[in-house]
Amino acid sequence: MKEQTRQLGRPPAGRPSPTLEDLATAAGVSRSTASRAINGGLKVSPQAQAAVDAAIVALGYTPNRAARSLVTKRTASIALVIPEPDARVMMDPFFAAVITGVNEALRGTDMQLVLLMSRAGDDSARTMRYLRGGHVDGAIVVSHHRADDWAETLARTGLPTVLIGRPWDTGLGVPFVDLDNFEGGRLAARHLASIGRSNLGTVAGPADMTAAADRLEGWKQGLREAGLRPGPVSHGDFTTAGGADAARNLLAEVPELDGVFAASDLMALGVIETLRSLGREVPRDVAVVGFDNHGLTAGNGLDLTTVTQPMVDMAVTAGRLLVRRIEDPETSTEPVIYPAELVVRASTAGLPPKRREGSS
Amino acid sequence: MKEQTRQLGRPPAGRPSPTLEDLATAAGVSRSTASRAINGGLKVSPQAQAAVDAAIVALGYTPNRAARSLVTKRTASIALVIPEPDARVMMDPFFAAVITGVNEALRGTDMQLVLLMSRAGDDSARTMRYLRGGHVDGAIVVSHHRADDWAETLARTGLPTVLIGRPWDTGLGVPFVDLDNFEGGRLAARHLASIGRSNLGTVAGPADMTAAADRLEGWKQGLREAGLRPGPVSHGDFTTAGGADAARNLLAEVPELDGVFAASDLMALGVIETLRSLGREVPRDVAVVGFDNHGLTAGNGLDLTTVTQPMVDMAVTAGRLLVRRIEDPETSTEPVIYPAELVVRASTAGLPPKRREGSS
DNA sequence: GATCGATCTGGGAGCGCTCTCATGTACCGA
DNA sequence: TCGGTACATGAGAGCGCTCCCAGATCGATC
Repeated sequence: MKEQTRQLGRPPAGRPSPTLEDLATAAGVSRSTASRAINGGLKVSPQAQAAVDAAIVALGYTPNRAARSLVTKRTASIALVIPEPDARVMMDPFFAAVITGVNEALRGTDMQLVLLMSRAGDDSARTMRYLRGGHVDGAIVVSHHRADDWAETLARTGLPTVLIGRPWDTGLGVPFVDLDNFEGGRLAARHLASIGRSNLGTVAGPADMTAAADRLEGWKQGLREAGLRPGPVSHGDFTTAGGADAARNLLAEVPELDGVFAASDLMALGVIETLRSLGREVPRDVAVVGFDNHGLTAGNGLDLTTVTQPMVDMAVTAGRLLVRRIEDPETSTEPVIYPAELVVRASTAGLPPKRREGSS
Repeated sequence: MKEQTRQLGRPPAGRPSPTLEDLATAAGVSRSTASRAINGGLKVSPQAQAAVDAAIVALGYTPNRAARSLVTKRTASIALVIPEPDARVMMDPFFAAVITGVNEALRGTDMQLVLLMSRAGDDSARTMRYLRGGHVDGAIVVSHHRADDWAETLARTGLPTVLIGRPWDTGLGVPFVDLDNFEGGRLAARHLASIGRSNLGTVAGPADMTAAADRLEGWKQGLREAGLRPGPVSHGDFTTAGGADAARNLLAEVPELDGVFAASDLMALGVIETLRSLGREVPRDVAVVGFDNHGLTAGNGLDLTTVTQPMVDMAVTAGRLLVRRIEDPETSTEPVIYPAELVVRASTAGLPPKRREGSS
């Protein structure tokens, strides 16, 4: 109770850093000129510029961001919103890639990355308040369960926003960066069909995520095109354990399974684990295709055929797009869709299948 | 060139958010009273408090951080400095855990996490300038290469700092959180000895990192205590590929190798990969102990014996410690060392070794 | 030689907040 | 009734910066 009024804490100890006033005095110019010199030097004489530059070095001057942003209304920072429980962030290289990519996009800018990990419920309200509070100039939001309404809410606040991954509602004018997940699923189906597999099943992602839904739709389409029957679908949660469980479901439904498409590499890992533990060999008995192409399967003694998802590149693009939209809100809101590509490796090595069936 | 003077960008569009003045007017009190009500309500009458609270909700008021921090000299944000090339961050769950943990520690605070990933050279100067510029209230620095002098430099600036991982120079008065790496290495050695292995080698981490050095020293000490000869040491870079290469070196030096301690789980994975590709079975021919205990080895069909490193907990502790030090710079700078524990799993299953040798 | 840009400069206001200080109000005991 | 002591309040200054605007300087032009 007694500390209540001190909740903002005491100011830091050390000696105060030089102000613009100090800088101007040291350079022998006015505060205004010093300010101009710092911010790009338009209408500043070469001598004044040089004097200011020298003084900056001499004093070790750094502009006070708070003061600057108080008047410019800009904070020189953007938020990366990761609306997932933390445990998931830990294990999924996807988020690491996103962080890396966004950071990379900010290189050369003076922008900083503020990380907002927001869990369920109340926490997300807090996050939302922070975003609306003008504490950042823009936001990149990752992921999109059907339930969360980030896209919609942010669209209304007018805060420049870029999504990574297609939102359920694309009519909000919020640009997004995504992979062609549909095509990825389709490629997986066609590939498995092309190596002669016909009893195919898929471990899809959570049904409330667009990426998962798109991959599944593409998969079905691919099967249709190859003249194969739809086959069983089991949903996992993108984790290894989830994949392992889902694989058991598939086998229960179709014991003669000879090909599986898992909507993430992690789930593919789980699938392989289950298959092996049940005595099926990969790829001889069952061929497996994953999704993501992060190198995690290296230690597995089996290279995984997978659909590439250039996560870092996508995040870089999202970051750059956001910066552009902050500078110029009129920038196009066209989504950026990366093409999906299949990387064929050992887990679908072209061994002849046990028996052939109608490739139509 | 023409845009030079506009580098700060234009102010955001939308309607301006309510100010404290607006809030005070709406609540029928003065700005001062409104401010007090917001900051803990000491010396504010219940009526005034209630009026302000209501107005906050009604207006959707959020304090302007810039204005606040301009006067308080506090920014309500801390930096997490990760001085590693980004590629490494991507693959190593260690950093994901750190981010998660620090974030967790900030929960309940109004502090935000600013992520500073700084690469070699010039970039680290920029980062340093940012940290000294008073843009954050404190910093958590992950790292520990001998070359970087973060600890020293930051200690001099007076910015509250907490390190994750012991720095080479512990005499700077900068607190750190670390695992008892020495004991971890020692436990690995004693365990391998205890299951009867005697031709032991280790894949150590980079020689310029304290964690790697400590684990190696502990390992040597453990071997001495078990009456075993030192055995070969090969250095890896904490990655799977590095572990795989290092394992080849060990085998070249000691073909009869029957136990390996790898200083990270990722390297242990590489070691196992190499061993298997050369026809050695794990654990029958060679027992393998890892370090970190992150669940990545699950998909491997082999559970890894490893030394636990509660990374998330450690990061939480570091975060809390930093917050405490920001609030009260007099807080103890005692390091926090987590005990190392060995988790025995299948990769060192107690099969009888091929032949016994002096367990002294 | 006077006029007109074009270029550069400094004064000053004000961003939204916190915090000091002086003042106002209520209630105690004398 | 009066001084004293709490507590509650509002006025005002000022944090460090940007940016508007008015003034100064300098050629070039009429």
